[in-house]
Amino acid sequence: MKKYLELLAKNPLFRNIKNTEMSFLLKCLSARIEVFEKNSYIFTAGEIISNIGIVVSGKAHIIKDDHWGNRTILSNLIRGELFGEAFIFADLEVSPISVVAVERCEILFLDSHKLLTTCPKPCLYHTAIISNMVKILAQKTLQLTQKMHFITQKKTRDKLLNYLSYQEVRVKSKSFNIPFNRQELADYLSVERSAMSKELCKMRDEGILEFNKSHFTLK
Amino acid sequence: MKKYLELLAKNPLFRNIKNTEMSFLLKCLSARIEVFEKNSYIFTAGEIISNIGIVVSGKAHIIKDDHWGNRTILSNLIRGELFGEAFIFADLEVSPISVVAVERCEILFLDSHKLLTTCPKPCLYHTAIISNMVKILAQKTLQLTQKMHFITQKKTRDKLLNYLSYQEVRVKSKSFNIPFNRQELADYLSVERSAMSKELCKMRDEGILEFNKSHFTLK
DNA sequence: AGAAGTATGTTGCAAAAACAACAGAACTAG
DNA sequence: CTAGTTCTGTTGTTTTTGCAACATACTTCT
Repeated sequence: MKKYLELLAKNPLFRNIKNTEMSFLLKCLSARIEVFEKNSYIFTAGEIISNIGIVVSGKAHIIKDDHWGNRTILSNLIRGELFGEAFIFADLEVSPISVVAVERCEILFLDSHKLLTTCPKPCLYHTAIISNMVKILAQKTLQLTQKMHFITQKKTRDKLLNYLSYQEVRVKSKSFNIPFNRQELADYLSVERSAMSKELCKMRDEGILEFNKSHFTLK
Repeated sequence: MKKYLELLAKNPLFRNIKNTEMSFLLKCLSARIEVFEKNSYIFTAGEIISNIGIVVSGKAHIIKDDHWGNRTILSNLIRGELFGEAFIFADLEVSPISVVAVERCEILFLDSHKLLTTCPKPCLYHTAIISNMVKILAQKTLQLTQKMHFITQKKTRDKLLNYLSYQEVRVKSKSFNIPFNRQELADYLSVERSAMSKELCKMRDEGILEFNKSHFTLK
């Protein structure tokens, strides 16, 4: 666990908690690391939720598959990001979504029950964590609202342009990498891959943008 | 302000706060009521955010209009519901969305700055409110995730069916009212009104459902 | 009650997207 | 290095949606 301490100390969830206290706190929250191979499920929809997860290394997707086998990527989790917290704090029993490892992942799990109930003796960390959680959840809401903005566009081109120009603003550069391959981007924007591919090439031919694999440049 | 105390005391934001303390607390948060007529803007996108709002009476929509005049209804606010809290707690300066009164509304505003900074002397209410806020934000996240599930469906019919069967589950009855008229439902699901109307009638003709105005019955 | 305004349904047409099927490039593992 | 697998782009067809325009029913206001 020690080798993760530095990364965890930087995590927004543990803001205002002294590095020296981290070790104690993690024990208190029954923290444990688990490794997931590429394409394996970290959470499965329908499963009882008893942990909050933090991506320590690797990349994962929060996804929802429907009855007809269509997958929607709700969000992309990178190093340091949390998942499961919304369900825990909204008192949901079973998970409505799944989390899949896109590549080999190390996940830190925190016992949700211990997060929810204060320690026997008044625990300062607990208060700090709740405070941090408010900010994290608020940012997630914004992220979702942002994503909503992409996918409510009626045309594929508009979804793409909205998504890509958001990336441009985010990284403050006309040139950037996106965390998706074509199929994943299509799943994220909920459009059909080949139709999206068509539209991307059309935009390239019109000189609106350039791309190579997952690297894009807007003009 | 007094006549609102009872309603506010029941609000999830003030859970675990004694009724007798409410009056003091509201003063502490610079609470004030404002009335908005039908179709007027309560928040406008781009505006500096300095308050959290609570719908005391009436109905409002959180919306986003794009450059081309297309409106998306992000969510429907009824009596007792909060708005603006995500932006406040994520430290956003200006609002990315607008809030519009669908009918005459009374809105209670709470000073966001006073919510964010603890009172001079350690304030128990503040801690309680933060705790409650975690739950509220978590539930909002779930709501958004739920909505995402509707609009990521590729076909209008699937969006409608997902939306309507969710209502069915929510009210535990095959018969229910929705809080939207046709144009609003179309804006909520981000489809075109007439295409949606067409699809609804087709489904009615196929015997899948019945409707009259905003009252629906699934078969 | 009557007029004006609003909400809903209807139609035809044009545009866009989904779907399916395939080909070549790039990557991976033995 | 090679065979197999995955990723990306391409094409043609079918289905669905958006859009515009209009008819009818329903509301609201005076």
